[in-house]
Formats: sequence, C-alpha cells, structure tokens
Amino acid sequence: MDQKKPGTRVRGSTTGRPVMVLFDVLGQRWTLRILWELRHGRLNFRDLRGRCDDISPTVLNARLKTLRELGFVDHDTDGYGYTALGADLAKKLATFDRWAENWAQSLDKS
Amino acid sequence: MDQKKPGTRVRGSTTGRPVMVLFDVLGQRWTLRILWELRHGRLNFRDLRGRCDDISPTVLNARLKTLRELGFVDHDTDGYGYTALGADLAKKLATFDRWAENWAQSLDKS
DNA sequence: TATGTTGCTACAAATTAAATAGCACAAAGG
DNA sequence: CCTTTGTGCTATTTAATTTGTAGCAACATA
Repeated sequence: MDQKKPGTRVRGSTTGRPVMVLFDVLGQRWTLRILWELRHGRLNFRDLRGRCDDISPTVLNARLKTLRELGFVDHDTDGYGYTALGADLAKKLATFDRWAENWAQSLDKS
Repeated sequence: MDQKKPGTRVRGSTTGRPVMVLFDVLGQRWTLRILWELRHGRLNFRDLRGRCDDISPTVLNARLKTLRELGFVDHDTDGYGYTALGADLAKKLATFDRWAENWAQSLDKS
C-alpha cells in the first residue's frame, strides 16, 4: 500500500511535511469520527462500527489499518483504542468540541 | 444542496452535534489543506489552486462554497480568505503543525 | 457438536474526485 | 471599438473511493 509516514510524499504533495501527512490522513472520510468515538475507551470492531453510524466494514478496516500504521491506534483483547500518541492527538481533537459549540451558537445568531 | 449547518443532520449522523458537522466537513478531502494554505493571506482562485497541488477546480469550488456557507471563508477583490471565525479555526489547526513535527520525530526513532 | 461472537474480506453499485478543456465576464491597452 | 489578459467557474469524461450487503474463518462457549 501507499506510504503515509511523515517524510514521504503524500497525495501529490511534494513536501512530505508532517502536517500535510496528518491532514491528508485526517481528511479521509471517517478518520476524525473514528478517533472521536474511541474517546470513551476501547471498542471492538463491531461496537466501533455501531458508534460510527454503521460505517461499512471495508472502510472501517482500511482506516484502522492506517491509524495503526501511523501509531495512533492499537488493538488488543479489549478491542481498538488509542496509543499514547493517539491519545495525545485525540486530546487536541477534543478541543474542537467546545469550539464547534460556540460556532453553532454564532451561526444561530446570524 | 445538502445542509451542513450545526443542528441539522449530517451524513447519517442523527445527532447534528456541531463537532460532528465540523469533522464531517474537515474530513472531506482538501478541506484541511485549503484552510491551511490560506494562512499566509488572501489568495485568488487560481493561486489557491496552485498552492493546493493544482487541485481540480471542480473540487476547489465545491469546498470553497461549503467553507463560505459555514462562515469560515469569504471572498472579496483580494481573493479568498478567512473570516474572523475561519481565522480562529485556522489558529487551532496551526497547532497541529508543531504536533506533527514531534510525531514525525517519534516515528523516526521507532 | 452446535451456537454465538468477532475480525475481517468479497464484490457490485453508487458516489465522489480528478483531469482537462474552455466559457463568460471585467479590466486594460492599443 | 477590438484585442488581450486575468479571473471565477462550469462541463464532461474518466478514475478512484465509498457504500451496502453478504458471508467466511477462527475462536470461545454451551
């Protein structure tokens, strides 16, 4: 499969700049959602699917594979969950929740 | 076109929770990249395209339309650029740059 | 040995994005 | 005027990705 690690080229970008790689991955459909849904603890494949509006197993598996390769997610007998790195990333994503709430309110007023 | 504002349903999600809407939008290909490339100032359509690896105008236009509807981007004689809201979001995205650098280094060591 | 659970694959259909060409409009120059 | 240039954007075809559904193999349990 294609390389996704920082330092390598991604989807046409010639820089390989890590943030590009990150955005490239996070910009794939369902990736943000999957990371988000793991925030309450580890989930097995089917439960994770359920949390993600029954995303197709094809896509879920593809995303999990990528997320594992990048070191954000791992898998054990309790199911899928964050690595230390993934937890750190998820913590950053969590701040968007509050931001989005404010955003929604500001849109209501306009 | 389909609704994207917070409070409405998005891509099967029945919650309409703002962060879901946000992730849904950011999770579309090129959206993060476009927001990222505007960080140095306003750009006209063609220059923005150039910055985004010559993304197809069809997609760029679709993304800009969404970003404008959501109040993240606007358009004037100087081209496309952030709204106040968009600048705030971009500021949050900018923190991922540093994070990704560290991530890249930690991957190198492993 | 039957039954259930889990992770995951196969595959066709639908949706989305990419690639390329080029149009309509406006401003500027001759 | 008439042409050129720059702009935002659409059209159209082709390629890639995602979806939806079915179901299998491995393992555990009864």
